[in-house]
Amino acid sequence: MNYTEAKLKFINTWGTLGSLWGINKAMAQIQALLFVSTSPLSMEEIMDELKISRGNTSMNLRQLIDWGIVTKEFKAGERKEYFSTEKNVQELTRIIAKERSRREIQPAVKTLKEVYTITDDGTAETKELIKQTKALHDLAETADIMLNKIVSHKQNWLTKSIFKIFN
Amino acid sequence: MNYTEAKLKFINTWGTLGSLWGINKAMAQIQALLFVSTSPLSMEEIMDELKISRGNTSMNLRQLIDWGIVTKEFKAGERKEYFSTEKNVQELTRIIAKERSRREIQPAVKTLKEVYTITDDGTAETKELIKQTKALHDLAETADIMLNKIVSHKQNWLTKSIFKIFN
DNA sequence: CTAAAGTTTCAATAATTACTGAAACTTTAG
DNA sequence: CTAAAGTTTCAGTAATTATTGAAACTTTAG
Repeated sequence: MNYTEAKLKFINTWGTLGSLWGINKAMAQIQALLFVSTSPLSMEEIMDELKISRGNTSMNLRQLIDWGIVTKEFKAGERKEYFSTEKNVQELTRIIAKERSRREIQPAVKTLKEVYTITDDGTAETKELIKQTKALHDLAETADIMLNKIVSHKQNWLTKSIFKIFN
Repeated sequence: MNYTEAKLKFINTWGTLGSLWGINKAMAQIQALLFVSTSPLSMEEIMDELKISRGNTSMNLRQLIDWGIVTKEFKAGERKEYFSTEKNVQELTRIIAKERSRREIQPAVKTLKEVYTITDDGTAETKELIKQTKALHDLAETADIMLNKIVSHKQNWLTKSIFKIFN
């Protein structure tokens, strides 16, 4: 496998994986491309490499910027915008974990709470609903807190966590 | 909010969440329904409550069984099959985590390895590709091992992990 | 100011994914 | 064995989601 094939394989794998955990293919592919690029890329270069339209590129770049994964760069004396992604994998994971927590886990926790705090009318069905949704709520909340703690230290959270868990 | 509303809200939230992390809506809803039900349900009952077709119910139930989340039950003297889900949230999480590791993380790790082990032709581009995909590979592999370790103890893995990480 | 370069928006359309329903199949009671 | 009860399959269709491309908009050099 040569460079071009390997790069393509990486971008495609990342694209597929992305859609598995809720970000779309193009968005994941753009991120992958920037992740292995030696310098920031312009919109033209991205469109060209990934064979996607200008509109698609623009929208997905904006989402990536929203997530805090990609940043705009300006080259001296150039009008065009260039884009680059966070290159440190741990920092990248931190950003993604925080965003997912905020966008998905926390709203779910909130809804679960609304469900399990309904008034108990004494029937077995209601009792079961309350019991089970409360269990799920507590798990989700704890997992979320755990995730945030693990990931909230900018440096070496991974090594630290592993050390603690494995001993 | 009364019982019926709360139950519906739970099923819908779970359905939406499910699609966010890669299982489809109907599948997540069936699981949710069984999760708060006081007894195993027949296919008819599931179809009826969720207003989905027989075919859809059958296929998604099978997937849930494949995942090991749902089991068939037989009632004495009855021909019909009844279905129930794992009711313990920690056990449920364990099963899901294991399946996701096996189906998604491990194949991704494998592909990343194929990419970062290409022969280094000495160019900056190749070096960057190797460096970055190796970093991602190592992170994914470590995270996967970590997840499996955390979750591989049937009892109280959550409490134990929290204890270790928070101190 | 204008023109050129660049970016964003969004309605139309393509691609993907999920769902239905009826037919085929399987199992079991009699 | 047959008929009834139940389950599965899958081609067709519906619903959803992603993508295009052209027009509108923004910015800046001159």
